[in-house]
Amino acid sequence: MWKISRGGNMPAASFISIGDLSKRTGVAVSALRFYEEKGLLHPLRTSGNQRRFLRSDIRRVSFVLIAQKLGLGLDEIEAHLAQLPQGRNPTLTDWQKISRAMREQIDERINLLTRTRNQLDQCIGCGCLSLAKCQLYNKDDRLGLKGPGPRAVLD
Amino acid sequence: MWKISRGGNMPAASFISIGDLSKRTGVAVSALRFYEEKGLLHPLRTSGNQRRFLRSDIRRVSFVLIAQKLGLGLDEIEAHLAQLPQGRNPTLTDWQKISRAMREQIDERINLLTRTRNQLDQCIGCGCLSLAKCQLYNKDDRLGLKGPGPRAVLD
DNA sequence: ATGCAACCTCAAGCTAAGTAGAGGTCAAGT
DNA sequence: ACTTGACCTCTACTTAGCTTGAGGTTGCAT
Repeated sequence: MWKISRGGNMPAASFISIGDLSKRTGVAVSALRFYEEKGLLHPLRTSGNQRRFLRSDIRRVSFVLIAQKLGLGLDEIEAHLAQLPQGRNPTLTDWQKISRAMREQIDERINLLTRTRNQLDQCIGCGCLSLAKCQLYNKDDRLGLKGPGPRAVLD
Repeated sequence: MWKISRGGNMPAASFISIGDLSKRTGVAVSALRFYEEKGLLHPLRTSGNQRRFLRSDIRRVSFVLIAQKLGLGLDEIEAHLAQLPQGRNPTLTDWQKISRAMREQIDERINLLTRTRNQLDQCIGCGCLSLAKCQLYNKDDRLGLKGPGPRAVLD
């Protein structure tokens, strides 16, 4: 664990405080601390224990926001971010790699949603809506959406 | 508040217990009680305070399950169910009406998801991923998915 | 050198969608 | 009449993704 000292050997502009990161990303300070706790961010510390983020963490947080919009949970997002190189700053290519992987996930999600919607159409048509027979009652057809749903049925 | 008496004037077969409703729908008894609390179900009570559901509640619960699969929250589902007629048993037409309304919601959702995915593609291409300028950073483009996200940004 | 905004940790609270259990009552078959 | 499983309410706990507040420290500008 190395600390950043005031006036240390790194250019000061490379590091930003949690407040600055918050302003840059629009994410609340408390949320950024929470993200660190969840392993999405790995800030350094000053000798006085204050967090210091890299500029590239702005992009990291941006990615989190986008991924959330696409319906991913923080766990999944962390898994994606873990693909980024450890030591060096991520390059465009690095970002493209993980974004492509995510695209597949989101495509799957859209597909499942579309399929379920189409089945709903069928069910309206036949008027059944009685899950016992209906195709909609398919345990494996879980949407990756958040809805926990009744555990007994859907898990 | 009228109670159902044992051997009352209604055909016994019209009413089902919470356990039966649970078996018919696959939804846990505790979840059904929870749904009542949330206003999704409105069972009558026996003189001994036990819940008695209508047979049509089976369909009602089925609808809840389907809507959940499509990513709707219980609040939204309740709003849809409120469209059903109060006194009489809902007809096929009634169900079709609210299902069509729901289809629109879900279509919107799929669209938004698709758009966001496409924008992600763009952002990868340009390498920006810096929400300040990026189209992805659009407060109005909320996916109706569960992800609460950082309130400060998305609300 | 001092003031004060910004930072720190830790604990508690919130919403959604339930589950689990304690302690007590009901109803239906023998 | 009795037994026993199904039912009742109420409280507490769960996960995700945070926010709020208390109480204390840091660091930058004057």
